[in-house]
Amino acid sequence: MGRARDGGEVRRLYQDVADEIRALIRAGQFPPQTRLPAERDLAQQLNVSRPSLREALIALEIDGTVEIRMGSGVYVLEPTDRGPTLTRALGESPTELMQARVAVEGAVALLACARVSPAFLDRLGTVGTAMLGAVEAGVDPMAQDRAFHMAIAEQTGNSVLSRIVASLFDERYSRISARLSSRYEDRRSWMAAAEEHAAVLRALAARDSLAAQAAMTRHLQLSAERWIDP
Amino acid sequence: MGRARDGGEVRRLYQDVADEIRALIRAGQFPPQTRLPAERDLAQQLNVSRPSLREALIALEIDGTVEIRMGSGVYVLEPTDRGPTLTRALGESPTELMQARVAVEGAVALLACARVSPAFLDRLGTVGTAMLGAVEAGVDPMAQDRAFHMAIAEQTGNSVLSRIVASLFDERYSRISARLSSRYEDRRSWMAAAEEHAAVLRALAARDSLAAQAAMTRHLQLSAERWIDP
DNA sequence: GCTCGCCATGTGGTCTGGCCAATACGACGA
DNA sequence: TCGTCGTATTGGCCAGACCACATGGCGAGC
Repeated sequence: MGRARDGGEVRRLYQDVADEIRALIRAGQFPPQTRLPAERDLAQQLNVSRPSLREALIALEIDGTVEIRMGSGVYVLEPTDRGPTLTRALGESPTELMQARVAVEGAVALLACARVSPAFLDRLGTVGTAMLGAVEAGVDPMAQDRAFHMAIAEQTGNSVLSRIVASLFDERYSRISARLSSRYEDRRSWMAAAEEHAAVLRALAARDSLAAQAAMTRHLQLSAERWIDP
Repeated sequence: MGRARDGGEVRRLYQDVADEIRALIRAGQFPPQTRLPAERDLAQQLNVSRPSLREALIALEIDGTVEIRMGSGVYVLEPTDRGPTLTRALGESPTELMQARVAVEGAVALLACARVSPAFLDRLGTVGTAMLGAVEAGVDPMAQDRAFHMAIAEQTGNSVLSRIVASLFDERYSRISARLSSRYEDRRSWMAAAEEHAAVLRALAARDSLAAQAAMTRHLQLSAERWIDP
C-alpha cells in the first residue's frame, strides 16, 4: 500500500503512524482509559499494514502513551496520570529507568523523612543553592542534581538503598546525556527541576512523609517527561 | 518457531530479544560503532522472525542503544558504560538488605497490581502450591520463594525493577543461607512465609494495590525478623 | 592516470496472509 | 443464582515476498 510519502522525507512509517495515533488521542478521538480499534481495523483505517501498525504501537507503548493487553486490546493511558498511585507503563530502558526511580526514590523519601535533622536540611538547602548557581552560570548542574538525590538516599541510613539510587541515577545520565547533550539550552528544564527539589525539601522540613514521597515522585515523573518525551 | 520460554514468561518476545541484544552488546560481541548482522541473519541467529527482531530493534533505537540507517545497517551507539549492574557493595548488613527489599518490593507490588491478569494470578498460585509441596517434602523452598517475588517483579513489565528485585534476593540468600539452612525446624518459618505469600496473592487478585503493598511489606518485615533477628 | 557516473548487490522498509495463544463474554447446566 | 465451558475477538508471532535506498566496484570518458 504505502501512504503518500511526498518529497524527501526519510522518516520511517511507524513514526508517522505513531504520531498520527498520538494526534488522534490528543484530539479526543480516543479518550484515556478507552480501547482503540483492533489492530486489524486500525491498520486498515490508517492505510498501513498490521506489522507497521504494530511497530507504531510498540513505540507508543514504550513512551507510555498506550498500554497493550494481550488478548484484550490496546488502551489509552492518562497522559500525566497523577496521584500517590504510581503510573503504570512498560517499555524499555529510559522509561523503565525513570519508572524505577519513581518507585524507589519515592519510598526512599518516605524513609528519609523519619530521620530528618537540621544538619540534613541545611545540606539540602546548600545543594539547592549550588544547583541554581550552576544553572545561572550556564554550567551543567548534573552534579548538584545527583548530590540532592544522594543526600536524601544517604539520610535513610541504608547503604543498600543509597547504592541503588546512585546506580539508577548514573545509568540514566549515561544513557540520556549522549543523545541530548547537544541541546544545552535546557535552562528552563533545570529551573523546573530545582523548584521541584525545593518542594521536596519543604515537605521534608515539615516532616510530612507522605508529602515528601509525593513531591519526589512528582519531580521524577516530570523529569522523565522533560528528558524522554519531547 | 518461538524460543525456549522457560518458566512461563508473559513478557512479549520483542522485549526478550531487545534484552538479549543488549546483553550481547554489553558482552562485547558487538562493540560500539560497529554494525551488527543484517536483520535476516540476526533474526535467524536469535531464533525469531524478522518482524519480531524489527520490533526489538525499534525498542533499542528508541532508547538510544542503537541507530538504524536505512539501506546500510544497524549500528551500535554509546561507547560509555551501559548499565552498571548494581552489584554488591561491602558494609551492608542483612538488616539493611531486608529494609531495602521492603521499600522496593512494596512499591513493586503496587505497580504490579495495575497489571494483574488471570494468567499471572494462575502462575502465582502454582508457585505457591509448589512452595508448600517443597516444604512438605523437606526440600529447600528457596527456588519457589524466589519465583514468587520475581513473578511479581516481572509483572510490572519493568526490567530495571526486576533486576533490582533479583539482585536483592540473591544477595540476601547468599549471605544468610549458609548460616541457617541446617536448622530444620525452619519448616514453621516457611509455612508462615507461604501464608504471607497467599495474603499478597489475595490482595493482587482483589486488585487492591494498597493492600498488596501492605501485604508485601508485612511479609518482608516478618521474614527479616525470622531470618535475622532471633 | 584520474574522475565521474552507472549499476549490481546488500540492507532496511513494508506488505500480505496465515496460524497460535490469551482474553472476554455469553449460553448453558447444576 | 452461580459457576462452567465454549466461542468470538484480540493481540503475538511467523513465513515469504517485493520495494526503496546506500554503497562500492567497474568501466567510460576526460
